Amino acid sequence: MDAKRERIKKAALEIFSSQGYANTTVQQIAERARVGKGTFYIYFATKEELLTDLLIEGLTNMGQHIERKIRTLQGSAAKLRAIVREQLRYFYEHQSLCRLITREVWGHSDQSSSLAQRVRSSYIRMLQEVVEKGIKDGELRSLDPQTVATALYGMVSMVALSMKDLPSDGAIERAEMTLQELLFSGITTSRMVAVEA
Amino acid sequence: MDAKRERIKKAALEIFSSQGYANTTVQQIAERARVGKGTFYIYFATKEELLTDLLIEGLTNMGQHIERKIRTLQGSAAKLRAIVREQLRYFYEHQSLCRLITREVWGHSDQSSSLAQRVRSSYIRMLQEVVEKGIKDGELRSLDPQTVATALYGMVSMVALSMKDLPSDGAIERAEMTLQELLFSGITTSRMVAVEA
Amino acid sequence: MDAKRERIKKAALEIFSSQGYANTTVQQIAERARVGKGTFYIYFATKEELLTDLLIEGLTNMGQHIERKIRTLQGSAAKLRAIVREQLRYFYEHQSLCRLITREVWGHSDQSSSLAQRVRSSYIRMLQEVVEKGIKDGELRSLDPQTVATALYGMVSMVALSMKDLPSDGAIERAEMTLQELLFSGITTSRMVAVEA
Amino acid sequence: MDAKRERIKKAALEIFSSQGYANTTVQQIAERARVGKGTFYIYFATKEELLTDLLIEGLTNMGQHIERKIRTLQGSAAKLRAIVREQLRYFYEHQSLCRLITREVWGHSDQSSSLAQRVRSSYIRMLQEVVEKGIKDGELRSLDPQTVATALYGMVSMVALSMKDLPSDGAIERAEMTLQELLFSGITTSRMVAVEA
DNA sequence: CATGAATGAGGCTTCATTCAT
DNA sequence: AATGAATGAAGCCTCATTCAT
Repeated sequence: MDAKRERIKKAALEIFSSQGYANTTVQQIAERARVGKGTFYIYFATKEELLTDLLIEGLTNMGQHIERKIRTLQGSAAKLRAIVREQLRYFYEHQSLCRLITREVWGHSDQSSSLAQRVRSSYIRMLQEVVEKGIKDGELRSLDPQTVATALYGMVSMVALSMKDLPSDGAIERAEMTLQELLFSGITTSRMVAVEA
Repeated sequence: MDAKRERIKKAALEIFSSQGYANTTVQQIAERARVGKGTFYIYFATKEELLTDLLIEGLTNMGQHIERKIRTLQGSAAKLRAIVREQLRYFYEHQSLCRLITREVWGHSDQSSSLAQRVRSSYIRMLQEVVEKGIKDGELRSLDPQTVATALYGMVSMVALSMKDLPSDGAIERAEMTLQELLFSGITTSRMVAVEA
Repeated sequence: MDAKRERIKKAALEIFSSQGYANTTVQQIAERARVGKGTFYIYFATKEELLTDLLIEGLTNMGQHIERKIRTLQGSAAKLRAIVREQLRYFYEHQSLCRLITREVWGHSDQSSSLAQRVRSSYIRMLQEVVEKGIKDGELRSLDPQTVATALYGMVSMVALSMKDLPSDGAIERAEMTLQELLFSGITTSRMVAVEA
Repeated sequence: MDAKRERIKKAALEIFSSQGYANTTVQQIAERARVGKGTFYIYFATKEELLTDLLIEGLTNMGQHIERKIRTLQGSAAKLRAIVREQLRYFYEHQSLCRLITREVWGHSDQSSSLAQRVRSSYIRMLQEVVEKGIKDGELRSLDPQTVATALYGMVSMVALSMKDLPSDGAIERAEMTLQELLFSGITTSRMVAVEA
């Protein structure tokens, strides 16, 4: 049964996200996955390999999910709008993953985590390319694409993370609308203020 | 000498931020602070207390710093503008702190870390109040204040964290301008698109 | 197929001798013997039983081999001479076995290894008997038979073990001659020196 | 107190020699040395380092002890005689060390144990040099020095190891005399047999 | 017979914390 | 106040052995 590998990953993601990777023991993971401790090591060489697996697979999945969604859309603005929508929902539904990435990818400057760097930038780069295209086409304002991409990622993920505090009905919809408005039209009532500043 | 307490905190912040709290040993902290391992426990009851101290003090300091800056400013938009500017610079100059907060505050759902919740929300609440005031005064658009505050926090801190990748001269200034434009005027060239969406 | 049992024993002997019994895993043995790990346990109840088997069979084989060689010889001196010759060659050609015996039989004082004692002494006793006969017949000098037997065993096996360092051609022949000379005539040029000492 | 380091070494040597290095746990060593398990790692980086330490120190000590004894003696034969005497007594009184060396130095062909090789040969080389000198001076017969040295080492240590079986009074004296006779005059009553072979 | 996935006891090592100096 | 030697709980990982296929 290869279902065991998946059981372990699921269990690990949940515990990692609530206690942090370093505070989670292999024992705990194994228990939650209902396998023996030794079984863990049949499927993963080390605890860290499991983490790596989760991070890469998680971000890759979201990336693919989103790319499918935006492929058919016309215009960079429409694509960005979809990205906000989908990333928010994805992270909302996979809060554990989102928290894990925040902790282990953004919360590290460890040189050994060059993996983290690669994982992180692979997704950011996609955002960046959409922004660049939009600027070239005159659809988006001429702002630094990398900064915009990072900011977009940051606002969406932090909002997704803070949503467990308000699990009220329709909360995601409202959060999404707020983010869309914010990102596309800015926060001020009078645009002139910003433009001429 | 109470300078020792500060030496320990400084050392700890640096190591925590690069290796993570859980991977840092008291030994390492003591060595970097040039004190004995036993001395550590004169100033801090446990390793975790030190973490708590750093988080609270860090966010409190930034909060106070920023509040001083915006106290005299007129108008919520101006205040927000200053917040973006100051938070970005603060986190840029205290990347270690920013990374620590990202890891240990946002990357946790641990119930034991209710502290994290409090710390986090104390700062977010301040942002939120500025936004609420701005909306009431008609200066800002009527968006959900908590979401806006969280998004603002998220975009600024992630951008600050990613800036070590580009330490080129004037990078902060450009990043700040991009964030200001983004936040205040939105990303699209034609405002109508967003407004009427 | 009972060839599998032999394959396992051969594989085990090789690995045991190079890594030691305790550092060898059943997995490694099974792989080298090209059988499944479970198959191992069809032929041997435990890893230790395999060790016991190898030791007993190894020494028994050598004992039988040597007894065949000396049975027809006349005189204890001639028999001893043949023993030196054959044990040296046997251990040289079965260095793995020799190393295993050295490690696991001589290198132990474990009470549980009373087996080791038995195995060891069964071979030594044969030597001892030859020596005793030689003394009684006046062919050999009147020295303590057990000490002589042990010394003979020790010098031959250590020399055999150290020969992998010099795999040059004709090395065994030279080593054998040296041992024979040493054992039969002693090391000094003038016999009187020793006798009268 | 540095007495702890010595306590640990003493305890380890005893247990290693009776159960073998690989079957001995750090826990057992610590208990016997009456220190905490963690304390062990203050004095030794790993369990293997302790083994290395014991082997090197043990052989070095014996080497120095013996060199002191033979330095003032005149003639290679007299020196060899002293070597037999002292090595036998040393190994008899430090059976644990002798067994450890037999197991871990002679019982290995592990390439990683190049240390073992070095340790082993450092002592053997000394023997060899005495033999070479004796041959050059015409005091000893012209036999291969390395083989003679190895054989000498082997016969003495195996006899020392087997002496626990006969702890009767005066046993060492008798064993020593037997070895001396054997080594210096050979085993046969009639020398001619060997000489003319 | 043959296999290898599964298991858990147990080993090595680390580290937060204590305490005698 | 300052130190670092001492400790044992706890974690990661290995491996002999079992058992369902």
